[in-house]
Amino acid sequence: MVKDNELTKQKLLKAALEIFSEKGYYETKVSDIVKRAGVAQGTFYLYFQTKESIFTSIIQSTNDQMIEQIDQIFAEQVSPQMPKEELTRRLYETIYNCMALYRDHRSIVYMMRIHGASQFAEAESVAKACDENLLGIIMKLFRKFQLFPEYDQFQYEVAARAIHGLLNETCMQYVIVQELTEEELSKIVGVVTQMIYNMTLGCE
Amino acid sequence: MVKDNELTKQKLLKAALEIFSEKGYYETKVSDIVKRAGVAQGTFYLYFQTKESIFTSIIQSTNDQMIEQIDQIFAEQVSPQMPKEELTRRLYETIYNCMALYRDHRSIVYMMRIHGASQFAEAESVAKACDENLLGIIMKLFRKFQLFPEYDQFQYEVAARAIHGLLNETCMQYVIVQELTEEELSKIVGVVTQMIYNMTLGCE
Amino acid sequence: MVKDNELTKQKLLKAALEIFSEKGYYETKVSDIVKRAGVAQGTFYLYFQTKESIFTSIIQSTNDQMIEQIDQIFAEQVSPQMPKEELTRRLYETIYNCMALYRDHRSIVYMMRIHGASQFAEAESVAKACDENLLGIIMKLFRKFQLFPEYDQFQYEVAARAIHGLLNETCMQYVIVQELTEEELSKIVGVVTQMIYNMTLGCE
Amino acid sequence: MVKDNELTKQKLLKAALEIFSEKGYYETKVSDIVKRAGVAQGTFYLYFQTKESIFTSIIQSTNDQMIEQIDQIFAEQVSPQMPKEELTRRLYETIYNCMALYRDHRSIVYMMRIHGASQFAEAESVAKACDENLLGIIMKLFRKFQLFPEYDQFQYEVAARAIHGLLNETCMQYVIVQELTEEELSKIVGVVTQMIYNMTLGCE
DNA sequence: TATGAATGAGCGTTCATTCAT
DNA sequence: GATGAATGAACGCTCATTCAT
Repeated sequence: MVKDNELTKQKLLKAALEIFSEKGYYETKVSDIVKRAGVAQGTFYLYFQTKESIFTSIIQSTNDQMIEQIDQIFAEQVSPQMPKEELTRRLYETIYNCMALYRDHRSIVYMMRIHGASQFAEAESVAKACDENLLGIIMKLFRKFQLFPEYDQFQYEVAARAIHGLLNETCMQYVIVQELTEEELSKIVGVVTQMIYNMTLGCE
Repeated sequence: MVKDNELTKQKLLKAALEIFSEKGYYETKVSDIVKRAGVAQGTFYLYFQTKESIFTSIIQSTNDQMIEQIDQIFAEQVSPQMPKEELTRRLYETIYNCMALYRDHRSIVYMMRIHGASQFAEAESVAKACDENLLGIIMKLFRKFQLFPEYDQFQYEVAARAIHGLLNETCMQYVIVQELTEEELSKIVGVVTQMIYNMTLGCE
Repeated sequence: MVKDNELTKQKLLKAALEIFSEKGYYETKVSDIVKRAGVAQGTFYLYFQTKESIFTSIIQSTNDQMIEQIDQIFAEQVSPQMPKEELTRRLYETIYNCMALYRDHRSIVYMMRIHGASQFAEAESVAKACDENLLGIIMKLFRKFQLFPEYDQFQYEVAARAIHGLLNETCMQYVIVQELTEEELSKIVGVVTQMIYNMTLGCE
Repeated sequence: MVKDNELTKQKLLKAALEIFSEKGYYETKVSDIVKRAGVAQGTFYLYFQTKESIFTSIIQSTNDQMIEQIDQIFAEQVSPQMPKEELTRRLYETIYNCMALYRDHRSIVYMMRIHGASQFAEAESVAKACDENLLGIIMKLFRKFQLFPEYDQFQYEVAARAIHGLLNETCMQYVIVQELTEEELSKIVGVVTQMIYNMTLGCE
């Protein structure tokens, strides 16, 4: 049911994603993309208006998917009444799933975060949307668990962002930049879980 | 006592830093830089061999300075025997000083981290050097305080990186991206200090 | 049967040859070439990697042709046993054919010898290859006719080069620099033949 | 009695000659010249209006000297009545002196002939003036010795140019391009003398 | 739909020349 | 006279985009 031209478009998107990931936006030439996709130079412009548009199109669509999947990962209900072991287990699972998700989109995340971010306003805002979404989820959990009741809205945000940064950097360094085994991933998630637990639930 | 040509070089560096920060490496044209510096196109090449070289020269030299200053900030001795209040105070001060340092180099850090990173291998490695230095310092403190004694080397590294990420992201988001008042900065440092304290010393 | 792009390439080669001949390598701008060829600036780089490469490509290919044709001109067998009239006739014909060949490649030879030589190592070596080829042919004839039997190898070479210089300069001055009638060419070849005959066969 | 500024001018001329010889006109930068001369960039323009003008000035003045010296070399009277041995000896000496003269101006001749010729009209005309002078001398000798009495003016010229080419190429190849010992030079002059003798006096 | 030759604006860089000191 | 920092026109080359086929 995939139309012939859909196939060509997919070839272009795949090639573009690969090369953008390898070399970044500016060092990627449209000619590189079409060469790897195996189509003619002109064909590119049947499917994308500009070089910029294929770039934003890639990160846009991936981002939408990832936001959705992250929402699903966090959708599982947790409540302050749960025993700590249960909460820890769920925290672990959630973080694991998140990191696995990033791992599965390694090259696109790499492109978006490492090469793409802030090369255009648009690219930046896409990455930001993803961050803000995750940040919102974290803050909601803060409120649900009434952590740091003395904090005002701004302090809440800072705290949430601290967790986000913690997650983000470990994810980038260990999950995005290299190929990981399951075992390694588990180990990383273990440490990260403990850190986040300590930061939040594990202290009076 | 500044020679005339040093002045021109400084004008170029200043202009370049500003425009690189605003637009990133690729969108910055040499012609933009010289225009803002108020010199002729050719003058640029009296002081810098290429456009790339002014870029790396800026981040290189700033980075060296910052690494040195961070080392100084952390040089103050702390020991596990100190009372917790003293440790907390020092932790707070250290983080404050770090963030203030970054704030004072706002635009250059912005350029390096947001625009520069991974546009060239060299730019990337410079930023990395800075991160690794801080990471090393954190790990040394981990050992000194015998935190997480059950961790192996890799887990130590992950934990240190978690702290680094926490610091880094809050710093980027609040200190680099915008102009902050002292009050706001204090508030942020307060939250971050507490988070790190919780993660490390504040739990059994 | 000539593909469209071959045609463009030919237009560029023709224009380049003309302008290089007129102004030399350095005074010829790529923009001159494309203007005369009636194509856009970028089109040039579809067919040639650099300005230098079109230059060497022109002289290289012409040179190869000319070496081959000179070899053919001299291929006809002559022997010391032939009567002097026959030898003289053949000498005349050979020289005539050589000069006619150069005349037919006038502008390219001009470019190569007058403008091109020693502007690059490569251009120089191409011209040299042609000279050395001719020199080798002359020396072979020396040996066949056992001229100057008292000469050693070096003296042979000098003598051959003397003949080559004689031929070369008359050729350059009369054949390359101007448009010649058949009659003028015959007259020149007549004199040159006699000179060479005198130098070699015509003396005890 | 050499004024201070004359010295500077000489340093510039010497440096320019050297570098022009090594790299040719276009590859020589004014900055190269002043660097080797050990003066400042601006100083150059106190002594020469343009880069082109130092070039033509060098070849002009050297050429004038060489023309004069060649005239002197050929000034010695020869006449058809002299015995052949005497004539041969004088021919030998004349050619020897000529080649030695060129040898002594090796680098300047190299620059003029190999790099300079025909990069500008002016440079070309200087070299030509030298050639034409020698050509005129040769033709005068032709007439004096009534060689080839059946030749018309044009044929005379061709014959003279043939000799000139013979001399010129051997001179360029052996004398200009490399450093020669006296012995080698003698050997070359020996062959060339014989060739020219054969071409002219040595045949009925 | 697909091609790929053609386009041309725009970039980084060079270097002969000028001029304030 | 001497300096050398400053100039700016001009070049070679790139590459996103167009368009006739």
